Amino acid sequence: MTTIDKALTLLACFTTDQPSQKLTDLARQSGMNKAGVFRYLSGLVRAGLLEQDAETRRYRLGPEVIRLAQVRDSSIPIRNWMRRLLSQITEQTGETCHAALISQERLFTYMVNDSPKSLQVRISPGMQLPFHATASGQVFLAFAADDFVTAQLTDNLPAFTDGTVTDPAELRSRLQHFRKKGFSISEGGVDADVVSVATSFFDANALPVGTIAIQAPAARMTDSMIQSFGTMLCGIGVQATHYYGGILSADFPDSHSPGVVTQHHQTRA
Amino acid sequence: MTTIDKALTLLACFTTDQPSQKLTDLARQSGMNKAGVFRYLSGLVRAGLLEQDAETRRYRLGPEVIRLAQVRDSSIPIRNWMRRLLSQITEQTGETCHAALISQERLFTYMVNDSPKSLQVRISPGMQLPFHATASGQVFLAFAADDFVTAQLTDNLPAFTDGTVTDPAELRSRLQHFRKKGFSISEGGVDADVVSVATSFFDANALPVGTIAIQAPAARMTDSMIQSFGTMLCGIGVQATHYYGGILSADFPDSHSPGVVTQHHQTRA
DNA sequence: AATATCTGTTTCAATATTTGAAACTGTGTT
DNA sequence: AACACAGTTTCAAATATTGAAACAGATATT
Repeated sequence: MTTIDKALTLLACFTTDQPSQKLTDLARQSGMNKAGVFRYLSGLVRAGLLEQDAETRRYRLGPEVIRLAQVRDSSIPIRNWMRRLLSQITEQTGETCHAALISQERLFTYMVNDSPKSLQVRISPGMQLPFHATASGQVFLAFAADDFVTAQLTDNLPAFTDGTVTDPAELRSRLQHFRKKGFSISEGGVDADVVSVATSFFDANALPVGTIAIQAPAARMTDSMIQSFGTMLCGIGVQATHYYGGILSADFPDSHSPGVVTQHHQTRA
Repeated sequence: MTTIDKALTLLACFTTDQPSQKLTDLARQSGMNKAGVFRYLSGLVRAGLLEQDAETRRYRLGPEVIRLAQVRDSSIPIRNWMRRLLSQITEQTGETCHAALISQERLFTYMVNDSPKSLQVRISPGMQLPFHATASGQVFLAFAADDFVTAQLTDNLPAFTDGTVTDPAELRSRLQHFRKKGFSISEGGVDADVVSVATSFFDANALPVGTIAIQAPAARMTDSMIQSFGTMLCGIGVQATHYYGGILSADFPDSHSPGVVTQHHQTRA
């Protein structure tokens, strides 16, 4: 592990749950020496990736990450077409939807389109989505490489509600089902009384790079609505994959033959 | 200069003009050894800050910068109130406006609100704004620390049009004027036939952290419009400073006494 | 008011890492 | 077929990193 790796792993500690951090906590979390962490943080501050609050001495992400994100957006303009796709979803369903992207083996919400209805599901951009407990996470795993799935489905998965499925075997069987359908369904995995439906989109290697999901209060969802949301999302997923310049995973249902689950190649990486 | 510094300076090479880069070019630009640059880039890729195109082998910013930007936005929610302020400006003026932020001694556009009118001024988020040739850059310098101004106003400033002011002495005299007014005016500094008006907003040390600007085709701008845009922007700047949690620079005109240029403290850092 | 206990920051010799020229590999060009 | 050029790997020499411990400043406790 190089010095650069050690310094940059500190960036991963900054999340929406913990957007600012103390030196001591960072040292503890990362298991590294306090003096070293201090030097790394100083370097990250010099580069503008972090900044330090003048009075609290806490570190938070700096303005350079904003600039970098804008530059990335300008070269890979996901933002534009994703906004359109999400608007389309909320227009047709009236429900809140979001897109999530994978980065460093973590799935995080990239864009949220709030439902115009008053009873909304709270979710904000940048949040990390647990793979086992969200529809997004599950449909991602359903199409991910097997090694990755194994790494994620450990024996000590946290339960957020009584309904959270934490058994790896049970989860694997669900993933297989989701892969056949092309979309996932999660009922009360993180928040009780919330139903979520999600699909994936893919890169040039037919591996999933992100997900698109609809979230709604369980109270106003019926099973037939869930199914029709799912098939709709599959169509959106096909479009997203196309815009992204990717190719569909082998057994992802093609939108051109709606209702028919095509299964050309059974083998997967 | 530590290893981390060397690795992270490479990130500064990625701009909207050059969103993807070759290893050899990065080595040349940064003046570092090719082997070293390769190792640095590998580290940045492992951290997700960069990614490498599988076929072209070129490097571009990675998905992690998006996540980090979202996290920063969630803790320092400039985006929300800035969007409102810019909407307000375009609503009242009908012209395109934008906000820019400072990062690593570079001013870059953060948010753009396009005019509904057909004849628009092209500007996109993430672009770097030259200090000497833009209204934003100039009003930033007008309130910046003197050392910083000296560092920027070199003898070899590039001219983008025939109208670009490149003489440091002349620029300094303009900055002084802009500081008194609270806003800057630039006519054809980067694009001929574009007039731009800008103001700054400040951090807790009363140093400028960003700018807000209106840009319009010279054809439809009169001098009285420019002046009224300027006073309006000053009011917006005061609000932005307030939302940001900063305090106004000593001789920034206070919106509560419109028209009157208050000058409590003549001394500045 | 004095003491203890947290922070973040600096120091310094031992040590592990970075360094860079050169060789290597693969791809595309003359 | 030879050449040029990009990215990648190698390896001993040179240099930066390392981490325990001391320091300083702020806040909490006795």
